Amino acid sequence: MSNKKLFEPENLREKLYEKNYKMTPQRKEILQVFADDANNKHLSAEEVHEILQAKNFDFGLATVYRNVELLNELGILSKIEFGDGRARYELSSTDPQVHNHHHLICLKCKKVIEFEEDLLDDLENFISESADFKIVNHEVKFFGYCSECRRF
Amino acid sequence: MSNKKLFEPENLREKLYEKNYKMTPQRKEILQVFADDANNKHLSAEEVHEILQAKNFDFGLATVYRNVELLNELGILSKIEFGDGRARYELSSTDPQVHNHHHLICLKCKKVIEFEEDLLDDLENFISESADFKIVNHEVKFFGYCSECRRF
DNA sequence: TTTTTTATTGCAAAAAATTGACAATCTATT
DNA sequence: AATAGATTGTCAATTTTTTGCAATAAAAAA
Repeated sequence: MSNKKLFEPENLREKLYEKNYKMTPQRKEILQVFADDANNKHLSAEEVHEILQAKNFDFGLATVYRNVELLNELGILSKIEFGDGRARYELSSTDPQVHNHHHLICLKCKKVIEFEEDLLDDLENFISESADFKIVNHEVKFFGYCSECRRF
Repeated sequence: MSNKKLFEPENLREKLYEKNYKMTPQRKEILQVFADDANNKHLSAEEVHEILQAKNFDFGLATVYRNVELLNELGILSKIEFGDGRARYELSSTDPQVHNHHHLICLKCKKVIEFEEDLLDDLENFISESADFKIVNHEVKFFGYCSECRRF
């Protein structure tokens, strides 16, 4: 159903090159963690660091912090905050036409559900015109109660 | 144009009472800071504390932290995070039918513009059904470029 | 009003997340 | 191989937020 194209790690080098950044093993492996994360968890810098440790890549934590932030600036990752006190990141879609999916956050069990359909085009067009604001991306969270937490 | 009803400080006592919380001068004055903030800034706990200091209310910072979080849980304030590393709060609308407005965040000058129209009903209905998720509120951020930053 | 119960505050210390300084090292280019 | 410049690791420093606890205040009960 949803076939959003994600960033291909092979393209990292050129993407870095464009902005005069250098390719390093650290950057490669950090991105790889996200590419390998099939369940598309929303990883914090610390979690990325732990995963790297488990893969025997002993990079400094500060390096991870610096690079997830860099990848966010390059548009390769998207930073999201769910209110749990730590910034989280996920692979963002490469296609500028395809915006990020939405997040449904259960107020009871704190579960985060992804919702792939976008469906914000009309609203975006309306905002662009009436507020004279050129929209590049969005971040949408819906707070509520998931099916499990509602049955009782 | 937008006449969203905001929480009336007079109703604080009963709202607290419902959940067995007590009315205190600290709570009253913290809420008053938001009610007085005509420009609807998005205040962090620390900023609320500073404003209180300036008004000669010498409350502990931890008390402010505890209470903005409480007011958020009571639905009186809404917590928002703009990615600047601190949680922010604003008065939320009392009417459960009226959801929070949207925020347009300029990627260049970092300005945050409020956009009052909601217009998410269709999307919310669609999500409620297809994801079986009961939506209570939402938080929507649009990233892009404001008119000023686009002229050049 | 006084007593009792229970929640709340203030303080200071702790925790947690993130950033910064800087020498050593690596990358890409010449 | 040499060079210029970016990046890394380490670890200290910051920044934001939370916690423990005794003293205090608010609401309920007497």
